[in-house]
Amino acid sequence: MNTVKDHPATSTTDQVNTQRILVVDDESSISELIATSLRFVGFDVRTAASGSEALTIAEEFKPHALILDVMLPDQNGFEVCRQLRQDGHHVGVLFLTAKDSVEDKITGLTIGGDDYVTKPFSLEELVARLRSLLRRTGAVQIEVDDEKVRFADLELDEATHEVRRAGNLIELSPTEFLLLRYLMINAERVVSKSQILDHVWQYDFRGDAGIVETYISYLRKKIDIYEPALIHTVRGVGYRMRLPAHK
Amino acid sequence: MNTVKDHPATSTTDQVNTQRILVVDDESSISELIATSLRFVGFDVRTAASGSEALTIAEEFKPHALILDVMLPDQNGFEVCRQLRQDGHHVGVLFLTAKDSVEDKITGLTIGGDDYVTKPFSLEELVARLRSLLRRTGAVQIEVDDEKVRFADLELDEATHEVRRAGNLIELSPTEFLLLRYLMINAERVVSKSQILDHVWQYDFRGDAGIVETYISYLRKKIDIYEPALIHTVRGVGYRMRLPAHK
DNA sequence: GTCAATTCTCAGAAAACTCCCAGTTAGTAG
DNA sequence: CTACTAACTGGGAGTTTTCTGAGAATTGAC
Repeated sequence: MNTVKDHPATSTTDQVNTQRILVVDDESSISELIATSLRFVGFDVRTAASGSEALTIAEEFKPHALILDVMLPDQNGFEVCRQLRQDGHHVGVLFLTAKDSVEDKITGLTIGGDDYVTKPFSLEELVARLRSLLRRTGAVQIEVDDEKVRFADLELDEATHEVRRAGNLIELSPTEFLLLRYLMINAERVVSKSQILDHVWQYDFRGDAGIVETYISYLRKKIDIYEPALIHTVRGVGYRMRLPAHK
Repeated sequence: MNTVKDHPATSTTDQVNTQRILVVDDESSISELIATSLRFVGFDVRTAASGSEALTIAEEFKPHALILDVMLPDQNGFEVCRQLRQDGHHVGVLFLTAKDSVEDKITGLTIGGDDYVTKPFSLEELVARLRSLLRRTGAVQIEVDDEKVRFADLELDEATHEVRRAGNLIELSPTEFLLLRYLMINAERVVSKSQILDHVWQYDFRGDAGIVETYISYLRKKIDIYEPALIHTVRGVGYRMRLPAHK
């Protein structure tokens, strides 16, 4: 199937997105969550539940990147990573680490383009980090424009974390930044509050969807003080970022 | 595409960086750490786990420089170095030596324009030393600008270890120097506390990322007493060196 | 050994952010 | 037009992150 063409979270570079990602986590709920999400945005995904399985699959799957839990039943994530590299696989690795493992006393997580994300994460963040990693490690990527997402006169730069509208710098909090990014990537398309909640907030968020309204309100006060307004409410459905002209 | 161009730990001289480095260490975790890191900043890297293997690989790989552990299973690093030179390889060597082996240093250093780094080292330091060595031994290097890193009215001289802002000399401790260097090389881009920790601190540092905050504070009191402030916090993400909002 | 510089830890204060609540506004069905 | 409901937004409590000073531990020079 080809969910790529018309899918929301698809950026300009994605038509060539047949990048292979290997997700390794022993909790199948987590690896399935990630796999589903990544497949949906056009990646070719395989999952493994242990280090040894990961190595076996990597051998023939030849992934462009790994999402690798640091805590695995057989060996730890670093060991898997080391072995992979030793076998000549120069893939980027995005480590998953539990928040409480004291900011992970393990150093070396961000070497060589690698990165890590702490559990619980938000899917938006995970995908953004993965893309950024693929960009840096130069896997396949046709690399159109750098690390910027644009819509109308809005520009969001992932490398500098700067957001500008019509050239004016806009300060955003972390959540506001993620939310705006999600809306921009899905520009023109209506996204529901629960979709937003699922992608932007951490997967264990147990609060009310009303929080989305609050943050939409924050965003409007920062970016839609300029004309024309870009964030539109679709009553009963959700929100949509778009320019006026359209019907 | 050019992954080098926009990479963090990449300096201006990198577009021509196809320099070959041979890393020799019997601990694969160390040689992989170094290899990954060097590959990422654009070097062509091979690894060897023993002296004899190093000699064999050097024969056909013809490295521009070696990173060579002094303590190897078969023979010691100096012996490897001597044999290499005898075979006509005029490569610079960066020795890795354990902290306490003081006398090693003397012997090693007498052999040429070589240098040494003690374990545990920080990647920032290792790469800086390697670059400096390549510069001195004149390997291929197209070497455009001198040994200075600049940003705004800040100037950091790698050769003299002098730092000036608007011409004023600023005294920095070794760690402060490395941190500032890392921030300057990654100017404009946000770097996370863990990235900083992984690159600036020694690879065996087991402490909290809070140390980075402390050093950022030290740096600010030395370089941002001048206007405008250059070190900016990106809450929830990291730090970023930049000039006040352009446009 | 002592002294000075440096590194690192810790903890309180300040600042920024997240989230919920409740009153208000606005859209829509009948 | 009215009643109903969804969405908006200001206020504020509680939490998290960052900053920074003080001091303990370590290192290096002599």
